Amino acid sequence: MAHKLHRPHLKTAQDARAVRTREALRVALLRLLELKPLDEIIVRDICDAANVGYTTFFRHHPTKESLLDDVAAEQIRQLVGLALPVADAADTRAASEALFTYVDEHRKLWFTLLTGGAEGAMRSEFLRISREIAATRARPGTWPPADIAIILVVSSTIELISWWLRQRKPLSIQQVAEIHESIIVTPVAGGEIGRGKAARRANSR
Amino acid sequence: MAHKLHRPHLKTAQDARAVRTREALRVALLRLLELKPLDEIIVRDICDAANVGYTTFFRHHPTKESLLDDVAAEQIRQLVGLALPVADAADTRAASEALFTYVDEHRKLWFTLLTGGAEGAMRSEFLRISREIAATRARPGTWPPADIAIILVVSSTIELISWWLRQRKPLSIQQVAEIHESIIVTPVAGGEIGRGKAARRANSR
Amino acid sequence: MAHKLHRPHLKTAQDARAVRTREALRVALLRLLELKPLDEIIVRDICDAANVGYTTFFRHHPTKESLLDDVAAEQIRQLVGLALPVADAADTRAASEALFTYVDEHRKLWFTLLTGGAEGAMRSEFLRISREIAATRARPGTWPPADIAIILVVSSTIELISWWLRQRKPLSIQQVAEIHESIIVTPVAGGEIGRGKAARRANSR
Amino acid sequence: MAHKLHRPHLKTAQDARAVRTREALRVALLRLLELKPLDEIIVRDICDAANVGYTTFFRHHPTKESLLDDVAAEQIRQLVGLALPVADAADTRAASEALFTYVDEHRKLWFTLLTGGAEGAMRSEFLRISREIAATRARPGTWPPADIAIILVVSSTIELISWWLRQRKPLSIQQVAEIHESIIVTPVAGGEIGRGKAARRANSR
DNA sequence: CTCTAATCGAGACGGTACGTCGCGTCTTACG
DNA sequence: CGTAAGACGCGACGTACCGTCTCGATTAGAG
Repeated sequence: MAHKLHRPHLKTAQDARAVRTREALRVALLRLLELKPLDEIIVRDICDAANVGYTTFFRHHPTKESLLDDVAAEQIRQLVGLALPVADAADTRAASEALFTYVDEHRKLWFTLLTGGAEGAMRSEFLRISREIAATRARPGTWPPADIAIILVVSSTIELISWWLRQRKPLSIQQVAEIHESIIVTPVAGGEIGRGKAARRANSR
Repeated sequence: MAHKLHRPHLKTAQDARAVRTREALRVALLRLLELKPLDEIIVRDICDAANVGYTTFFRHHPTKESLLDDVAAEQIRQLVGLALPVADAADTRAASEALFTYVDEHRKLWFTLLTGGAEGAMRSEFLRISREIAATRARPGTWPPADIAIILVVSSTIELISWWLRQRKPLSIQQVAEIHESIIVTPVAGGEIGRGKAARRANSR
Repeated sequence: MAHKLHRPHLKTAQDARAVRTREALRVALLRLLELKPLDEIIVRDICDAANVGYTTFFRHHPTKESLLDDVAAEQIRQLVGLALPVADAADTRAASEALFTYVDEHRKLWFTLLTGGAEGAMRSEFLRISREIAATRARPGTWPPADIAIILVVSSTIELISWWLRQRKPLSIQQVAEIHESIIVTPVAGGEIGRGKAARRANSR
Repeated sequence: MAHKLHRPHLKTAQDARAVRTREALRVALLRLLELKPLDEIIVRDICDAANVGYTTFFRHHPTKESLLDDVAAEQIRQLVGLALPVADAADTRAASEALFTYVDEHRKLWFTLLTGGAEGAMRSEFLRISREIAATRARPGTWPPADIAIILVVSSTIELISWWLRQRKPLSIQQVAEIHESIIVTPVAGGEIGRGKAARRANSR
């Protein structure tokens, strides 16, 4: 499983050549993802597009999926940084709007990442990072259980973003944020915060 | 792209041997899915497990994904048949419970399908079928838009089922049904029925 | 070490397709050996020349050297069948002439095999087969020891043939056979047969 | 083909460090040759064994074969210096003994060179040097022709030495020298000197 | 004893060939 | 005479070495 090829050391990360190579690979992958889904992109494509030797690819990433992670992880981390606080922010509506404003500002990138055949990878990376962050603020005994709450919020959020970006005439940021807040966030967060109004509403029926 | 092989597409064949073969393939795939994810299963594996000739596989299915569809489509159709009505049932709680009761009765099968590495394929098949069914009862102008409503309900439902089946000490049917009803169904259906302020605002534009 | 690819069964050897493929590979290798030494021939070359898929090559031979053996073994076996008896034939001169007559009749083939960069492989295959045959008629206690006798006769014979074939104006069969008989065979065989005239000649000095 | 690298070809460099490096490489190669044949030794192996940087290797030798030459050429030249005169020495027996005495004194070295997988390279280097030397003393019209005579003597001598060194219980120097003299040298030199009937016959044509 | 240039190590890189894997097609030998 | 066994072409993969090319760091050995 472990790669036989020389894996770059920490020192390597600073080598100007290696930095250049990695950047070229990232850019190339994003460029290709606009043309076809990830599983139709072959490593050779990426190398050609990046003007990088085939072997060199594997000196940096074991698989093309790994490169995708590299490309996306930082963006995801930023997005999740916005998405998670949403769950416990006082003004959830404002938080949702912040989230979609951010996505809107990187529309091209996120369209590529979420509709370029990389959706599956993005989803799990999203969840992984979300869980990491959530683990730091675990409050046991909440309802619904924290893990399913995260799963539902994250995966629904991804679906919503993905859907929004795919629309020919997309809703305004305010509209989609309202959907997000009222249908995804509040039901979970409301329930989580000691049976908030969402829960009461549910109960009163 | 078009298959050159003489391909009677025996999916429909009534021949006793063909029926036996197809059944063997279905069983074999399910057996293998318990061991490893779909994309680590190779056609040869399935044929060996089914004790069926390699070539024969392609007489029945163009790809292994196609076989998976064959295995799952009917089950999905049944499940969706339970999941969708939930949205417009009067007693949503009872509908949710029916859904999870059904899943519970086919726990093994659904565990395999949703955690056996086939999740991605299942998700899109689910959505496809859901949209098909939903299209027959389209009511334009609803809020949130029908398509995203379906996506959210279906994908969240899948996540919830998948999560539920993965638990070592799963919640009771009642508990998970409550989560489903209160966090997934009601927020969407509630908005749809109640025509809340968000919907009114959307219409007024 | 063992090949993971499906190795052809015994049955395979009879399959018309496999037979055709193997023949094509043999011919292709010989053709290429006329152009360049073995280690400048790449497997892809052979496959292209044989109009055979790259993978298919390995379905028949683990390496190109193995193919060379396959090509040469039969010829070698024939040649050795002539060369070895020479050692114990009564009329060694006639035996030598028979040997070079045979080579002359397959001049092109042997030129390729012995000067086409395959010399090393040929030499060891030669020795291997010679030893095999010689082992069946081992007479212990001979002088010089049988193993070095074989080595000397075989390797000298190869060198002589190789030299002969490389000449622009080669000696006649009779001339080269005389060299073979008088310089290579007689000294060994003469010594071997209880101090024959060669040994006596040597002693008398 | 031409090397782009700044290549001072340090073979001649006097710098103490360069001398040390070259010695380390020589020793390392010989050490490795005792373990595996030359073509299984990779440059990186040699560098590691010599505790020398990979790049540094190429500062001294264009290929590993070149290093082998460096290691062996002088030894070969000495050995050939002994082996060739044998052919025209008056007392051929004494000359043969001198040859094998020399080999015996450098048993380890020659064992490695002739059985360490470098045999092929050694053989051609041997022949090359032998021809060089022989060219200086060419006597046209001899029988058998001088070039094949050299080839046969040299290659047979190598085979004999190689065989001798490989024996668990090697013959005495006298015994192997006798084989050498009676079976390899005399038949060629005898013919050459004696102008036997074969030569006369050849001339008469 | 210092300085300056030769030598070195480390290793990223592009490249070529390798041998493997899995797919889906097509041929053939056998029942 | 149909069918399963499996040979085949294809194309991507990931590895192994090769030989080139920076970079600094060190170390002669000349002044």
